[in-house]
Amino acid sequence: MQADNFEKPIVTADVVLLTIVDRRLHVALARRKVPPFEGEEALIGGFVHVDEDKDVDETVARVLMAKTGLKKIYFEQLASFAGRLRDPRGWSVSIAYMALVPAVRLVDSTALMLRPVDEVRGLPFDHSDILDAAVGRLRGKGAYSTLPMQLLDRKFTLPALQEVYEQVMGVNLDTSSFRRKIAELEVVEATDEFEAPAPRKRPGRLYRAKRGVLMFDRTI
Amino acid sequence: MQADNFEKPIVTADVVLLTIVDRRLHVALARRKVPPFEGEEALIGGFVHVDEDKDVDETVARVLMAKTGLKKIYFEQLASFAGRLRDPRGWSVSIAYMALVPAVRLVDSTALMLRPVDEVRGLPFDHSDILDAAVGRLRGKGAYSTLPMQLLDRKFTLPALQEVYEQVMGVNLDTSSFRRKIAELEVVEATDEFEAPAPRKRPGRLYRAKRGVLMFDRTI
DNA sequence: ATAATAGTGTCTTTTAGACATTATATT
DNA sequence: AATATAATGTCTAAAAGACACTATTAT
Repeated sequence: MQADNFEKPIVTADVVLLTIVDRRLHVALARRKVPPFEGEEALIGGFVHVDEDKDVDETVARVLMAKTGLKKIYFEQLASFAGRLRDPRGWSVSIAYMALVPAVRLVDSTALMLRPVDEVRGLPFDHSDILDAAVGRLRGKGAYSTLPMQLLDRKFTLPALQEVYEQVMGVNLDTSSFRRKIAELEVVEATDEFEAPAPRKRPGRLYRAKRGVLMFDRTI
Repeated sequence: MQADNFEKPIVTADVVLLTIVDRRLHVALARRKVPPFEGEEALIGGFVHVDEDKDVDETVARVLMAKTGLKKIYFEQLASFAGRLRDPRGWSVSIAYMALVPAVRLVDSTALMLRPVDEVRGLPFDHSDILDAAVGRLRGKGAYSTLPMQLLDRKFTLPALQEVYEQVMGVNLDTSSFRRKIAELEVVEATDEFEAPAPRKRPGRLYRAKRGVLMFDRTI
């Protein structure tokens, strides 16, 4: 039994790049320049280059760099989508990733279209399923982790943090309880800075995420 | 840009088949009959057959049938492990699955070796990483779901259920609290049967899992 | 002073943990 | 009756939710 005896599937990496714009979760789509589905908006992604990429994380980093110009975007593997019918070119494997980025970092990514996730319909391939999986992962894991902090800039106010959690979880949170939790979990540290002044508003203190993405054993 | 321009990786499905024997979590390993790592114990798995399998779930079902003789084993996708160095045959993708089965169903699987998960060392390829991922998933998700019920036979007593949760979570649970939770969550239904009599012991009532695997928003 | 949001304090309700007690089977 | 485990009840402690209140900034 040799590997060469088997016809090999096509292997791609597809990335669900999520961000928050105007208090709503958006996904970054790119118009396809080549068939199949040429001209349609789709998730960003590309073939695994076995000569160039030593693993799929390198494929993903390469894809993100090509589409956004950014290094060091947070991403994690979601799941793989594989089968005979999902790609007209033949039996294929898509190793799907979720990436999170604060919208401010995407200002120069003119090639990308940001679409509200709940308005996106009819993506090519099984990209709608992949998008659903990413949103599901963020909603599910978000409530138990600091994952949503990846959608905020490096420094942020607690009201901004609360709002991101509310967006991700789809519920309103009580300010007092939310702050109690954040304090107990010790996931942020206060800076001595405050947000930029706005008309008729008290500026909030700026905080910074402590370490990487942390998991809790309870909901926020 | 055509698919054919790229050299394609090898694609396999590897399955971490877990069960509980003597109150301890075990993994099913098979001795490899072909190179590489011929003669060593490894996770069960095999190549994706693009002509035969319409998706990877079919690959996994085929692998489980071949190694255990069983259909309808619970399994779920874990993650994919991919890269240039994990397989000496070249750039490869392993789509890893976790499967859970009650030990009683494995009585005839003579080709499989059941090893306690915390005693297994030095598996070939990156199978140790894959095993760790499966055990981590079971421990993590187990506390928030009915996943551990898949390790029990169709009918089971509440003390047996509690013990499986204790094994999976690695802690002792208070009987009263555990039963309160199970009752609140309404995840099992009582039968009118009782377990087989044992010396000097009151037999426990038999219960049955209600639907498939359910998630909670709290720990058991 | 007023508007607006940031941030805190306190009471209530819910949930979880500890642990004693009762129940029922076998020998 | 004795033993062993199944099953339940009750009290305490901790966590979460509701909501009023205070603080600080810009106008």
